[in-house]
Amino acid sequence: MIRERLNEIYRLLLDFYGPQHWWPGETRFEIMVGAILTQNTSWSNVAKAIANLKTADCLEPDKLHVLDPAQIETLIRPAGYFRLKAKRLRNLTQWLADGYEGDLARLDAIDTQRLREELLGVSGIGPETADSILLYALNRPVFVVDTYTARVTVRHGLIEPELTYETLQDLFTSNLEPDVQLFNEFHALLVCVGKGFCKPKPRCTACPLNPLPHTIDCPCD
DNA sequence: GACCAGGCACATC
DNA sequence: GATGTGCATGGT
Repeated sequence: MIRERLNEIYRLLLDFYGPQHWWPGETRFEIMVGAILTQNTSWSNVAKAIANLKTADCLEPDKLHVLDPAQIETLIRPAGYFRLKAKRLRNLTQWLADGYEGDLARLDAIDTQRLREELLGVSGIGPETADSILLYALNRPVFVVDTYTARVTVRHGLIEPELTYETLQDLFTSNLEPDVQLFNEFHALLVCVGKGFCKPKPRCTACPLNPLPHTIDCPCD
């Protein structure tokens, strides 16, 4: 039942929006940096910060790691929480330097579960950021849960509102094939509908998910 | 001017 | 363990 519903949601979203080609980013490190910068922040602001980092030619682990913290703060300022995120980026590059000599290719040899635990051990990297890095930067079959995932699945009655990250993640991973491309596209599409139609104060009249039953607090009813 | 945006850590009870 | 709060810019 859940399985069919998830597939239906995926199909409706894919038909409506088309492939999303996520994650926006040219390199694995750029994706990692973006995953931290986009925490509770709109992507348009993140894009400005990333453009600044590119212009300054420091969008590589070693280059960013030796940069003065104040310089990082200035470059990423448009992304908001810039002092906090400068520290978090520093923690990320410290982890890469300590464990992998700043060489991202070395991460390929590490088991996904161990990588996830290591990422969660970096201060400033929580479940969503870790999973975004695993899926989008490192191509591991890990489903990413975020506010949009929660909003859409709760509205469509797939899960109770009182949910934890793990239970929501399990809803997807236990009902879908562990396929990197599927997880990539599905999450991107959920974000897409999340910021298009399924907003906190949404305009749902043309929402691609309207054919499906809505349950909780949904203006489509 | 209020609200929202692809979270997380930490303090307090 | 649950709940509250600080972090900050930029678009709508």
